[in-house]
Amino acid sequence: MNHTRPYSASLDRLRPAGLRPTRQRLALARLLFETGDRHVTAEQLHGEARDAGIRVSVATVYNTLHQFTEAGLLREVVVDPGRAYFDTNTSEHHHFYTEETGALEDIPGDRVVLALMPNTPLGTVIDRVDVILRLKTDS
Amino acid sequence: MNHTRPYSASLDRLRPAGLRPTRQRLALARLLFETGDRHVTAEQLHGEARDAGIRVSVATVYNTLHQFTEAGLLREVVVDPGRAYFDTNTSEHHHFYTEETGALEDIPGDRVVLALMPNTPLGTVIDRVDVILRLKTDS
DNA sequence: TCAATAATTAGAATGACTCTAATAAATCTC
DNA sequence: GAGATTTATTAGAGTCATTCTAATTATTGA
Ligand SMILES: [Mn+2]
Ligand SMILES: [Mn+2]
Ligand SMILES: [Zn+2]
Ligand SMILES: [Zn+2]
Repeated sequence: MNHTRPYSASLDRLRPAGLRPTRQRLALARLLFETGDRHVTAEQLHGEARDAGIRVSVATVYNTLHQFTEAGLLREVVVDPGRAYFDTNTSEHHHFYTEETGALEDIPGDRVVLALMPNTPLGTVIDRVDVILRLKTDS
Repeated sequence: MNHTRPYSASLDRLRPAGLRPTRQRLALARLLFETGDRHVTAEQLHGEARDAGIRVSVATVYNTLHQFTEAGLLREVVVDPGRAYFDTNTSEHHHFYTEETGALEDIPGDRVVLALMPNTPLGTVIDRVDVILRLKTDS
């Protein structure tokens, strides 16, 4: 079914962002958004594309991840110095991160409540609040 | 005064960590700990050492930062993918980070209260809680 | 003082990411 | 739809922070 518009969901994401629906962007969008919420690195996504028979360069994977992030389709999660994770869940939520394994897992926004927000330095305003619960395997 | 033991404070930090008090480690410890709480990158610290006339290699700066971190004298702050910050303030506290400027500033632990800690995944335990308030300059 | 151990070093290597400038694809105009 | 215009993709080189290697040097403790 829906044989004539196999990419329509992805198309509808790209159009409002002013991004031309190229073969590469459509394919990456499907990998990213058609399997529920996920966290990926550029290297992982490039590997998945290759495995799926999609030819796309690393440069394009990086370009696309950044463009999607600017368009609000993705969000970047900073947990490891030296490696960027991209998150398909753009709703307010936080993260568990296990350094040993690299596992990154969501914490729903309503499971963490922050109180007593401090005043921000002069001339600045809060852009985002990141809460990372760093885990270790128990001994 | 105290002319005969100019490095005693730093010495006392290294000894319990089982780190030999070498010229390089003592000098870096002074740069790190004798000017109040601070956040530094390896590159910054290496530059300060050079400016102070201390000859020390980048490799040693990295080694020392990691050894001090393992010894609990420093703590690593992850705010930027691609650059590691080291924090001389090891007490419980959180951070403001302004990506535009790279400014990293402390928030005292008691100014942020976290409630409703979620259950951790099986086999893991919370090692640390990082709260980062990401700032932007206001428009 | 000497042997044993640990630390430092220069420079090469790595890994993630970005840039360049040439090619190709998508869109716009008619 | 053809051609012009704009935007995207690409291979490969370049960058930057960080780590590794293996040779030299310093510290320790007998
Ligand atoms: Mn890492
Ligand atoms: Mn950055
Ligand atoms: Zn997430
Ligand atoms: Zn701090």
